[in-house]
Amino acid sequence: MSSNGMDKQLRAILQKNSLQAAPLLLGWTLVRQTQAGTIKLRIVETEAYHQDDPASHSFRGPTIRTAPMFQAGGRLYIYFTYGRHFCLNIVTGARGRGEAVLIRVAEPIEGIEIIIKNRFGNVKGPSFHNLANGPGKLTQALGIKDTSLSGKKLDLSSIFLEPPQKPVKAQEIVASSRIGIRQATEMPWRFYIKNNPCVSKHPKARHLGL
DNA sequence: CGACCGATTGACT
DNA sequence: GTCAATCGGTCGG
Repeated sequence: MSSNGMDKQLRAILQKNSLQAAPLLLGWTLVRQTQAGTIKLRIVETEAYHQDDPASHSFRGPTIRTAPMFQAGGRLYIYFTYGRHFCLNIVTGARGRGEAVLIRVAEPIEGIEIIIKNRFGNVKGPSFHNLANGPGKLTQALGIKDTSLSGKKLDLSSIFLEPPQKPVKAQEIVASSRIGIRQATEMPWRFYIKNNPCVSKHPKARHLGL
């Protein structure tokens, strides 16, 4: 950690545009401290959104809701959708750009009992890979029940990221079209870790890099 | 102010 | 595979 609380390597990633940052955030671990204990989730699937992207909330310029996307990289952007679900993004790029990376899927690393309680009220016994294998499930797993953290900086007091234990190799990363959108559906701006059991949907995909 | 709809999920045919 | 749930954001009148 540097003096301002942000890992140097992470800051370099968050300064990049969302298309570059989205694959680089694979393998990083989301950490949230709750009253019940610490939750850690390793990111295995992301999607990039940006202002020149008709599928992006930032496409038509800033609004009250999307203002965090236009801040400098390193903040959270959380929105409510379909009358039910919250989705978590990491804002990237320079101030004014309107870029963010949607965190779609993560695998539980720590605090599994808390995650299960957040997801299922401590009743059911779901399989491991179902705990955070979708953006709405992921926020539920983290205990996010509102948008009050939207616009906040990645920070120990809310949510922060820990570096990968092992770097994710370029040949392990797959790019595909994004999920659940109706614009720019052909763009390969979704990224996930190949063969990860939490990643369930597999539209036509290709490996990143060479 | 009314109408439309969504970066989803889970239940069901 | 299809589809309802459910409500705030956004935009048009």
